[in-house]
Amino acid sequence: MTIQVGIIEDEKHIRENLQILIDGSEGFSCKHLFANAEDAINIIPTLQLDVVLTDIQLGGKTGIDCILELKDKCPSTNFLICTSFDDSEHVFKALKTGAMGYLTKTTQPSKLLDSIVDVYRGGSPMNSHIARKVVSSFMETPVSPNYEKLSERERLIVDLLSKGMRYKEIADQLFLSTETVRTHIRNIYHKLQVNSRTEALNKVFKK
Amino acid sequence: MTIQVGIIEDEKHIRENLQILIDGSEGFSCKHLFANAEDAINIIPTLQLDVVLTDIQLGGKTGIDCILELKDKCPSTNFLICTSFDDSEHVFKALKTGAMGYLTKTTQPSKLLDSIVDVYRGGSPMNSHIARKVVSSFMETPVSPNYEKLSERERLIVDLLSKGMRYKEIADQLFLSTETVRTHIRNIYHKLQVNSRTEALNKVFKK
DNA sequence: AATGCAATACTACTAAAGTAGTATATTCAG
DNA sequence: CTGAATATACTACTTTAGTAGTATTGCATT
Repeated sequence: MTIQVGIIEDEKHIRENLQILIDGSEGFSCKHLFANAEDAINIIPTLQLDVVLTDIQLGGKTGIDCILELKDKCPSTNFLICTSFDDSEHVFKALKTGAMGYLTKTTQPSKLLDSIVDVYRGGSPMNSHIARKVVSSFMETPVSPNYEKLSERERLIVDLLSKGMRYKEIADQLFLSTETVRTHIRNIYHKLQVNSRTEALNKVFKK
Repeated sequence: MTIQVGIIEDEKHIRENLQILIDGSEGFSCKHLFANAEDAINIIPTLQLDVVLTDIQLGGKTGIDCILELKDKCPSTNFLICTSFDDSEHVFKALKTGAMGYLTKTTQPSKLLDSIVDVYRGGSPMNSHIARKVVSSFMETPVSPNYEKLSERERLIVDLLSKGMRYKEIADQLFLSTETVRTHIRNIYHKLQVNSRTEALNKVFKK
């Protein structure tokens, strides 16, 4: 049984070296290379690939775009992100989009092949820092320590801020003057060390 | 700097062997052992532990119950699940509750110590099958149809808006004039039928 | 009793966001 | 080839948000 592998990678020598490694290894076949997202998106649905390695930064569209467009069309294909550096923000986004794991280009050949087998067999190879981000994000997010810093009234106001309400609307809902709302928000921003609504919400609700 | 480790484990010899291994290793200190969930829940909040290893099946309450009760009281403590077999359903649940990683009791001593250091440094040690379950479960966050409505450029700008950046900052980052950013945002708001940043972000990113 | 935090509220100001109309070049599908 | 969508950019204006200083009341802890 041979694992059918595809590669999406804009740099020619990396692409070809990967092919030589993978296609030359027992149990793997790698005949389909793509230098850009557009080609990959057009052709991959016509293939029955088991695993596709993709870079994130390509010429135009990104590897994440590829996954987004391909994951529904190729439900049995596993996408593995293959980045040059530890771009954890993008990797995280890619996993959210549908990638099943990731590896870096500096990964040892044997480890790389292991990862391909791993994802093929239903695993998600990734380093533990990425894993932590993933775990943290899917965890029933209790409450950020920042939320704890706020008083009861302030938390209430933050909740209303998060709905996009204007100061006037918040004031009306809580039977306060707009100026009081303004004062509360000033205090909230000070406690959180921010100076805009969006920053405050990010601090309180994100991770 | 020494990593302070605690152990919750009902089987005496496993508990003590773990202690001998950990406490006897350079850079680790392990003085607090608990044979059941109740003791752990009472005493751990009074300690400043960096990492707590816990079994899932204990006498009465489970290790998951421990994590549930302790995670808020001990925000700086990392919980590591330590199971005898690959009980992936429970492990998964534990991660959802607040565990930061897991290892099995058959793990090699050196690997076990590595995992403790790993979780202490912000990683999430786990095998790739558990990782897959985690990734798959948090992936079920499909991009909202509203995001699809936006052009590539507009999505980029929405991403920057979500970070709380000002128009001027967005303009600088994208090498645009502030007025162009303003126009894009006007168009975004029109497409989404909103009239503020927070409303737009809610439409695009919430569920 | 005194200190401090929480909640309320005001004036006054500046900065940023949002609204509106318009324009031009490019690209892409029909 | 044309029309629609996209990306760029301007003027002009209004509204909302954010900053700063201050003050009063009540409640809780020291």
